[in-house]
Amino acid sequence: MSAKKKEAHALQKIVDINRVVHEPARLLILSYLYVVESADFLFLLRQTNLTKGNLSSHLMKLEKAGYVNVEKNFVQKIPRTLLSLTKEGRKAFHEYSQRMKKIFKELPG
Amino acid sequence: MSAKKKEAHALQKIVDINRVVHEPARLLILSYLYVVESADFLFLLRQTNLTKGNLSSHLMKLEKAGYVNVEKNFVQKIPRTLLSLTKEGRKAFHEYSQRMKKIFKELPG
DNA sequence: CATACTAGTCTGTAATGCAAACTAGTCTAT
DNA sequence: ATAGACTAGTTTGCATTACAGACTAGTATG
Repeated sequence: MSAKKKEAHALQKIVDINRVVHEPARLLILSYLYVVESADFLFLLRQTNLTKGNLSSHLMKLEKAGYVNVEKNFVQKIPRTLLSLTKEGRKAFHEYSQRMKKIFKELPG
Repeated sequence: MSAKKKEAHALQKIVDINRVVHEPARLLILSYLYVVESADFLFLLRQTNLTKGNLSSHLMKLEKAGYVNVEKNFVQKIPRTLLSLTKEGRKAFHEYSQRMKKIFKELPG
């Protein structure tokens, strides 16, 4: 039961992938935030090539999940939204990344 | 054209992830099919812990994408559905896997 | 003044994932 | 013989999602 059981175990992890992180658009957003620590809406908009509406809704979802901190302020009368990962967001992304690495290491192909 | 433009960051690859493969349930199904080469509906049902309806619809989607071959026959009066990866399915899974490995190698965390 | 730009949010919609209900037939026990 | 349980799936209905375009609100410029 050695090799087969181990394989089955790795694959089973696929089923409880964190879908908040798993969605490509959000994975991209989180990746940027993970690197830069803090970014504004327009930076993410340009980097991700998402539409505003789409980016906005993904950020809202990430905020609701407690992964992203949304901080609104003004820079010389111009509104600015500053995004950053929360501790939970950082943890979730890290765990997702670790899990996926493990899955793909044991996956065929 | 400058060579600078060509430095396609790994993160950019996230945006065109193959969503047919990316969906966890289907990733799981494809993983099993990739290993065993051929499996029946009930085998997949048990291995994946999906509900019948859910498994059925995912298989239909995979079939429609040309990734999975669905072959129905009878084994002593009992209907059986045999699933196997097509060449395209095998290729798609392999490419997805390679791409994800690359992404996660360059990802922080 | 108006036109363009910055910075987003809101709304409508088509697609998706999911499970329960349903279909169709077989096997078993009474 | 027929009720009940099981096999093997498909269909249906629903709630959620992702997405883009329309819209709001304010600023800078000619």
